[in-house]
Amino acid sequence: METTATPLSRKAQIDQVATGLFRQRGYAATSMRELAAALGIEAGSIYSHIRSKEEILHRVCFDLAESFMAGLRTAQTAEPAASAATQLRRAIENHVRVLIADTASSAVFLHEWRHLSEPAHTEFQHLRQQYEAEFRALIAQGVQAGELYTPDPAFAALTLLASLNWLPNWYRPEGTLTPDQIAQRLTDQLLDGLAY
Amino acid sequence: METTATPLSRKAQIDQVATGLFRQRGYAATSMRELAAALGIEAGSIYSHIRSKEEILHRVCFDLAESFMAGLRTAQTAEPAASAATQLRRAIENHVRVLIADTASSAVFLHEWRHLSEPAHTEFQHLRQQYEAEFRALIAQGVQAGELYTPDPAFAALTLLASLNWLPNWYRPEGTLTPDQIAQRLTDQLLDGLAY
DNA sequence: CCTACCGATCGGTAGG
DNA sequence: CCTACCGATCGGTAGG
Repeated sequence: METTATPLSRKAQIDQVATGLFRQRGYAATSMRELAAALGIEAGSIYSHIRSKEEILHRVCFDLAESFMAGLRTAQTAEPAASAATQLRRAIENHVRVLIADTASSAVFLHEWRHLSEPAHTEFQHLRQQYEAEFRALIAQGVQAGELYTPDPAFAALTLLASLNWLPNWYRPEGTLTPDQIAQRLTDQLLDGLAY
Repeated sequence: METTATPLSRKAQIDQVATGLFRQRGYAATSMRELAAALGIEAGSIYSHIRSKEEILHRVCFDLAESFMAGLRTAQTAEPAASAATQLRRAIENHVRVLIADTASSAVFLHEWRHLSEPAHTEFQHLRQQYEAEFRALIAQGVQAGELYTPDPAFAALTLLASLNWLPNWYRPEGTLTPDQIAQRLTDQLLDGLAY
């Protein structure tokens, strides 16, 4: 997200406020009248800027999917000679960075996508599966190279991503840890474990 | 008022079907008319057995909270002389066992509790915090005893529970792993890490 | 961006 | 357990 000199467009403002409500109360339980009230306008006025409630959800989900995908590609191509374990670390760092950059959008991305109607619902699931497959592949490569150990890379990838994706639930920007330090701790714990 | 012979079975059936719908579509997006259709009756008829939609959610959430709590107490008292690391393993095994016993209820417990109204909403959060605190304490004890290592037991507990709680999203009863084998793998991965 | 309103659907109830 | 219905609220639109 780059910072622009101009203020948020009305549409972007609607997206932002809606994302906060979707996160807090859930997509289905958030009414357009609540959203309008939070924006200080009447419900009907929203539709000058957007076509439907689901359009907002669609934009949030797919914009964030693109951020995750783009970051992962960068992580994989920035150091093509790096070991699989290192590339996995980079992928984790990227994932954490995207989550932290906008925890509200991340929470909606993670939990509210199922309210997308077809064909977006299926398309989103495909993107998600692709992303998981990349993590799985990195872990499998690490195992083959003797850098990682797990009896089941698919299982390991799911567990790893679940740990990372819990971050929007506890992260507070006031905390003392930087995003990179958080990524470091998560990586250390997941790769090295808790056992002494 | 009435003392029928088997009111509980119909009520339990409503709970079960509702839980499946709440899991699949979300609490807010599930209508009582959908639930009625899934039960093969009319919407109004449901209210002979329950008082409100939220009553179902309340029962699912608090029944499962009790299962988790009871299992944790067992895990802690069954082997009082065991090391903290062993007690943590037992607690993980119990958690996995409760999740697997009813993945639909677990998913609702994990994701739909926020739709509880007060005071249940606050009460539920307290129970959840208690449960997390027990895991945190077990990890902290393990660290003090030199059995575990982590720079932040609270952080470690959150990450660990997040990994475990992803299970309802991927677990399939047709799989070849038994609940105890799944618990074993999760414990191994989380305690020993992925690194060789 | 507002007023005024649409048809559809919501959770829930009365009476049988 | 059904029929018939309640008031409230939903997402969205027309016209200005």
